[in-house]
Amino acid sequence: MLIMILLGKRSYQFNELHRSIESISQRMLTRTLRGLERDGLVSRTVHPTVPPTVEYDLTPLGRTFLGPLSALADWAVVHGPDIAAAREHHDAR
Amino acid sequence: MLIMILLGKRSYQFNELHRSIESISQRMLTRTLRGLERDGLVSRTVHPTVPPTVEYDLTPLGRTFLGPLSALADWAVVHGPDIAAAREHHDAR
DNA sequence: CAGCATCCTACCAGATACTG
DNA sequence: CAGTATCTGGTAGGATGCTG
Repeated sequence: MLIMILLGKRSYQFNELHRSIESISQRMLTRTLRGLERDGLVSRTVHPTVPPTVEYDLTPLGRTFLGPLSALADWAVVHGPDIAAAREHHDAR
Repeated sequence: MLIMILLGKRSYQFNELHRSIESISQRMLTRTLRGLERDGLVSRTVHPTVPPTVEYDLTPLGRTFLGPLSALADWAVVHGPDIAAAREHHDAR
């Protein structure tokens, strides 16, 4: 989700993404990007420069997913605290 | 998601849910329901009858999640085939 | 810069059997 | 009916080191 949301704003390079999402390991970032690419949601463009740069973008299909995604993200922003509260209340008993 | 969508329509009992979602094991159904309950999205009401019946419902908070959820489900219905196609196209090469 | 290869472990979830 | 208990194989993902 974070990757998709970032790419929804602009293109990113690999390490740029990695820096923007510190909590993800390199391995998982690669795997996730490959999965998204495989599913046709993200495009991966290699620029044959030295050193090489790789540009990640949302595909048109990927962009259609931004709607449902922000519906989810907005919900999380509003109701996330409620869930945290429910959990604590549950733990307490 | 399937559980939430079903409970969005009406109350269910445990085995009723299990029958409605054949692909889930009893263990996972229990675990998932406990998680949803813990997060305050689903309520679990035990009716002290013999044999006991347990009623599952969405909480008010759970109901607020139906919007984002159907946004996702609708997207999947429309674009699911696109993803399948992207995968095959990817596998082919 | 943008990864891949390898090793290792903790957790996940299925199968199966049992219970108030 | 509505679960719990136990065992177990499989895998997800972190850590680390290497490469064109």
